[in-house]
Amino acid sequence: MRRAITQNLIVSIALEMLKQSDLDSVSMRRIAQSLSTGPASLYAHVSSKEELHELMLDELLGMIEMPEPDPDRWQEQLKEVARKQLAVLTAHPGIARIAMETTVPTGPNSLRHGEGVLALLLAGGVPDRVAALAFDTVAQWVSAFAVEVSGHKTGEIDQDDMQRRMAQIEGYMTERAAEFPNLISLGPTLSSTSAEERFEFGLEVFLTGIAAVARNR
Amino acid sequence: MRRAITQNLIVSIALEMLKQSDLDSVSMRRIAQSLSTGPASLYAHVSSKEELHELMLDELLGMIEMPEPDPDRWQEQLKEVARKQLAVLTAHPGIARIAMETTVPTGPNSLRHGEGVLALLLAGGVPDRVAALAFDTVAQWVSAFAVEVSGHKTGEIDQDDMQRRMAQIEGYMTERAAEFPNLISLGPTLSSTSAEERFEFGLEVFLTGIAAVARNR
DNA sequence: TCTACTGACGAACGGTGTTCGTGTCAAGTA
DNA sequence: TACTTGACACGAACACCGTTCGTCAGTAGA
Repeated sequence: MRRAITQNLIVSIALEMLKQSDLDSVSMRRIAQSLSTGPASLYAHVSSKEELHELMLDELLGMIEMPEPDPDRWQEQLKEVARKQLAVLTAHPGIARIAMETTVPTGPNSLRHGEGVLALLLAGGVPDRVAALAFDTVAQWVSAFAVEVSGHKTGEIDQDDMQRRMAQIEGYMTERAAEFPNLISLGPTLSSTSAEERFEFGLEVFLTGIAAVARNR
Repeated sequence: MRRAITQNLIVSIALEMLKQSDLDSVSMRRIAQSLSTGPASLYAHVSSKEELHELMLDELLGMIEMPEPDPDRWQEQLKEVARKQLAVLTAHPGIARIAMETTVPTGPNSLRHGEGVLALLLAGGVPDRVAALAFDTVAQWVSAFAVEVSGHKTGEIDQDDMQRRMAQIEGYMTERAAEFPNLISLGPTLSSTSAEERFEFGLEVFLTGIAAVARNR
C-alpha cells in the first residue's frame, strides 16, 4: 500500500486521522509514520502545518453542495447550508478552530462556498451591504458553534467531567443563592437543551434578525 | 522581587505575559522562568495548563462590571456588556479561544457574569426559555468574534499576509469571473468594513432577532 | 553518457506539558 | 527542647512537537 507522496494524499490521510480523533493528535510525525517515512518528507508538498490545516478545511468545505437560490425559500435554504456546514465541521473535531482562525480563506472550495451563501442572501432581497456583513457574521457563528460541539464530543468525557462541573457549580451557587437567582432558576433549562435545539434557535434568531435589519435600511 | 509562589501570582503573571504576546507563547516554562524556578514548581498550585487557562479567563471576566438591569434600556445595556467583553478578550490575544472551548465555565466571575447577562434579558421581558438560549448564543458569538480579532492583531502580519491573500484571491476569481459574480462585486464592501462595524452589525442583528423571536413565543 | 534537478529522508535543534523522586524548611507534637 | 510530619520547591527526565539542514538517489533532459 505504498503510494507516491502527494499533497492530496497527505490531506486525505490527515482528514482520515482527524475523523477518528482530534486535531491536536494529527501531527506531522503521525502523518509521516502512516506513510512509512519521516516528517521531513512532508515539507516537499506542504509548506507548514498551518497550510495543511487550511487545505484540510478547504477540502471539507468542498463537500457541502450549494443549492440553486430560490427567492421564495432563501431562509430555509440558508438554514440547510448552515446545518450541512455544522455537520461537516463537527464530524472532524477540531477543524472548526481553523475555520475561525483563518482570517481570509483562500482555497477554491471556500470561495465557492462563500459565493453560494452570498447568492442566497442576495436572492432573498437583502441589500448588498447587509448581505456582506451577514455573510461574515453567520459563518463566524456556525464555526463557533462547531468548536463547542466538537469539544463536547472529543476527549472531554461528556457525561463525567461535565456532570462533575455541574455539581460543583450547583454547590457553589446554592451556598449563595441570593447572588444567583436567575442562573439557579434557569439552570435546568440551560442544561437540558440539546445542541440541536440551540443551533436551530440561533439560526432562527439570525435570520429573523437579518431580515429585520434588511428591512430597516 | 522574589515572592512566594501562589496560584494568584501565577495567574497574574500569565495574564501579564498574555497581554503583550500571545497565548501560545505563555508556556509553563516561561511562567516558571519569570519566577526564577523550574516548571515543576507550578504544579503544586495549578493542576494543569488547562486549569490555568480557565483561571485566567475567569480573572478577566471579573473585570467586566455588570449594570443594574433597567427594563427600558436592556438592549443597550446588553450591547454595552458585549462591547466590554470583547474589549477584555481582545486585549489578551488568544484567551477567547479558551472561552469557546470551555464547555461549562466554573469560576465565580464567569458565573457572576452569566447571571448578569441573564438578568438583563429577563428584565427585558424575554421569556425564560428564550433567555436561556439567547444567553448561550450571544456569548458564543462574542467569543468567536474575539478570536477573529485576536488573530488579526497578533503575528498574522495584517497588512502583509492579508494583502497577499487578497491579491491571490482576486487573481483566482477574475480568471473565472463567471463563477464568482457576487464575491467579486461585494469584495470591496467585504474587505473595507472595519471590525467595529461588523461587531455592531452583529449586535444589532442579534438583539432584533432575539426580540422578534421572544415576541413570537 | 553526463548533468541538473527534484523529491525523499535521517538527524538534529529548540521548544512543549507533565511526572517522579529528592530535598528543604517550618509547624505541630511529645 | 528534640523529633516528626507534611507541604512546598525543584532538577532531571520522558515523550512528544514543528521545522530545517545536508545528503542521497533516481530521473528527465541535453
